[in-house]
Amino acid sequence: MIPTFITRNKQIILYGIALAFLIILLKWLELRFIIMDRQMDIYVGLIAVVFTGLGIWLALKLRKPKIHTVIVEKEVFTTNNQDFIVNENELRKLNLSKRELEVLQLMAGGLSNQEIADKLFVSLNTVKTHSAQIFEKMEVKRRTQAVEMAKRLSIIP
Amino acid sequence: MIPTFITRNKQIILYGIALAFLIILLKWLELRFIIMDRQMDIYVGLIAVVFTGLGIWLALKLRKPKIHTVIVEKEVFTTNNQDFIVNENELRKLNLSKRELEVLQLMAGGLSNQEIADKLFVSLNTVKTHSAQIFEKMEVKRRTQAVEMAKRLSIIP
DNA sequence: ATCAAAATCACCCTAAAGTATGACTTTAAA
DNA sequence: TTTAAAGTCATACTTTAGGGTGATTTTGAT
Repeated sequence: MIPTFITRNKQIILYGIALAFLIILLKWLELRFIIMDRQMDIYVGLIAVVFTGLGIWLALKLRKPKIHTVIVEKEVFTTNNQDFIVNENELRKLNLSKRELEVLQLMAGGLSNQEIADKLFVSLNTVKTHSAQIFEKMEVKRRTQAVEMAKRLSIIP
Repeated sequence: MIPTFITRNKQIILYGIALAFLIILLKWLELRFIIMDRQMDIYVGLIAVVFTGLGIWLALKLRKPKIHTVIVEKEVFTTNNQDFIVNENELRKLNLSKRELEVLQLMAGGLSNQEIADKLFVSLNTVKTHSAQIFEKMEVKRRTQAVEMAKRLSIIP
């Protein structure tokens, strides 16, 4: 990221200027007070304090902020769940064949066995066989139960 | 928070110890090299570097991390949509009686007419009469269609 | 008190759904 | 290529669902 780079460079430039200014300040102080043995402690202490402050400022300015990301999961309830996602896991568990799933989907649409047969271009008996297989695999007794279960398991919308 | 307090105090104590150690180091250096005007710069520079480092370390240790809260909207697929809201509007339109709605709800649960009759303590014929009324009012032919429609209209979960 | 709607139940009949079994073909995998 | 699963269809039978009609009782509103 280019803006981040510029920002960081600016900081370094600022630090350089500050450092230069501090050196000048030190030289000035050196000339002002004739440094004696006794005054040495105060001078060194001052330098220590100033540079500690500089270090703190530096660290605060240059360091990338520690971003402690708190992810808050917010539940979004979709009233009209048009973007229905099939629960592939449950679907696999049921072990329904392609044709059986088709029949189940049409069942859920409220179609009769005859209507399903017409739609799939097969005989009524075939649909009955499929539905019998579906009920066995889903461990239900009626088509209404099969549909109810399929919806609950998110196999059909 | 008490642990946070202790932690912060520990840091201050450590800083104090470090500071004391540095002062001792400075005194030792002071005695070691007879500080001359020329050596002064080096000495001061060393102090500046050390205390800048100390300041940086201090800031890094003591500063509270910036907490960046990211709210992520996550779609939650509730298998048991307990917070189901009945579409009173559609329900009124259908003009179903109390009993008819009960039968419809049990139908949606995949129950047979006989099972519904047992659950409501009425005869099978009564359930048939009710269901016939339901189909007429909903303008459907089968119970599967009635259930499908009722779910679509948010009359039942 | 009256009246209509709701709720109850019965009988008969048909349609649809579901069960059981067997057989044949197609398809995909070992 | 063999083999199992899937898909197809049929026949016979049982169960459940649904349609039509009529009747009685309960309930709530005017």
